[in-house]
Amino acid sequence: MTKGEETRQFIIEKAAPIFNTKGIAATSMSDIMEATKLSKGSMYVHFENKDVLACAAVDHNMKILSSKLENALREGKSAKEQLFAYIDFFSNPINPPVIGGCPLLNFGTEADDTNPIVKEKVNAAIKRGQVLLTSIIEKGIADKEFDSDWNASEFAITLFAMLEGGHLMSRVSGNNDNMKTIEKTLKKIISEKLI
Amino acid sequence: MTKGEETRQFIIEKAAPIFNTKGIAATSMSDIMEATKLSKGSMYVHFENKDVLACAAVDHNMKILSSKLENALREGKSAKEQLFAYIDFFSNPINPPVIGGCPLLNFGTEADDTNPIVKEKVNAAIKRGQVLLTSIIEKGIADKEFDSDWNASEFAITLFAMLEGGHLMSRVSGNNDNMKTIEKTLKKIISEKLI
DNA sequence: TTTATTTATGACCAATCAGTCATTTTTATG
DNA sequence: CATAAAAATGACTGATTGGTCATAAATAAA
Repeated sequence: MTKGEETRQFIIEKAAPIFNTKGIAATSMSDIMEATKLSKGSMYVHFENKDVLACAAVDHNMKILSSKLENALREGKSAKEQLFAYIDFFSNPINPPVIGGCPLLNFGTEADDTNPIVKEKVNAAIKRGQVLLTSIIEKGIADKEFDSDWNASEFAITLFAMLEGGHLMSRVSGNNDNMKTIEKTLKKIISEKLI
Repeated sequence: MTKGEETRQFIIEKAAPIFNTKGIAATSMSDIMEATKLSKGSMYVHFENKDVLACAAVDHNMKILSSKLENALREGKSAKEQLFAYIDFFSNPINPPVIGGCPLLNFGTEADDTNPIVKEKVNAAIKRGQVLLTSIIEKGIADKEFDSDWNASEFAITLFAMLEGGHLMSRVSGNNDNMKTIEKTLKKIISEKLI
């Protein structure tokens, strides 16, 4: 990695949690300058404008999320264990795996009718999450672990929606109570599908 | 209503959809000036600063949401019909009842770690929604319409989370497909609780 | 070590931001 | 109708915004 690539990466890592916490519009280049202790000119050596930096920060936040998630899923041996690990991974919105909370929720709601590029990034990430969840469930069905009548992709949608909705509720209320209920409900549904 | 009160209300009504679409941070006073065709000085006669106007706009968006929802619920006679009406009300995020999409989702995610006042407004609105949903379900149980084993408040949390999560998914994907699945799933769960 | 290239700096720019205020216009009241 | 109060105006302020650029320092290759 050249010096330039190193600095660019360093800026992204410092900027990502700020964008995810404050939002893209509310984050200024001077916020990033302060966090990196770099000069303004240096920022623009590595990013042609704020949008490019914001996009890189969005990507970085989602990458952190997915890599931490992958790590958590690696613990689960059976499909059931993997689904439970997936739920557990999202079960603490007050102390979330990515600083600022779920980037899909944060950037998705900010970008949906203002920033088509970020919107599409979030859309693609959600779709990847759906594919992953569906494949876990289908593997469980193939392994005779789950009821073969279970509609994998429909439950993948339900599970994701519940976790995101629960994330919102917990973040706004300042505690994980609602998320705990979501967690319990999801795990009960999954357990009922066990053969 | 005095002239002043009229103008104040007029500003709120013009500002509300802009704040709900662009977000609080990304909305400028000049955006509101343009929408109202009023001068800057006039804005500050009625609102001491942007935060006060933003709060009034948040309140207005949530009031529109709840009043339209109440209207939709009035159609439902039984508890089951009311729950279905509640779900139907939120089932079209691409063409939502409030311009800009669900204000609870929009303002909740923006405010959760930046604006404690708005955060608390959203929290209170969600709690009111939970109380309403729970009371509908409990009435259904009391009327021997639903299984008495049904945990009303837990399902109220699940339903709300699924609708908000589905809202996000549909807004970001640009179509209502995921929301349709959520709708179907929720209605199936409710139907299974019918006696 | 020399030299060309990359990276970093911070002063500077125009535009925009939220907010103020003296002045004028409109409204309401006696 | 007269007059006091409320409302509306728009020029103005100082701070901040995203972004530029000549210059200097650091790096990398010869």
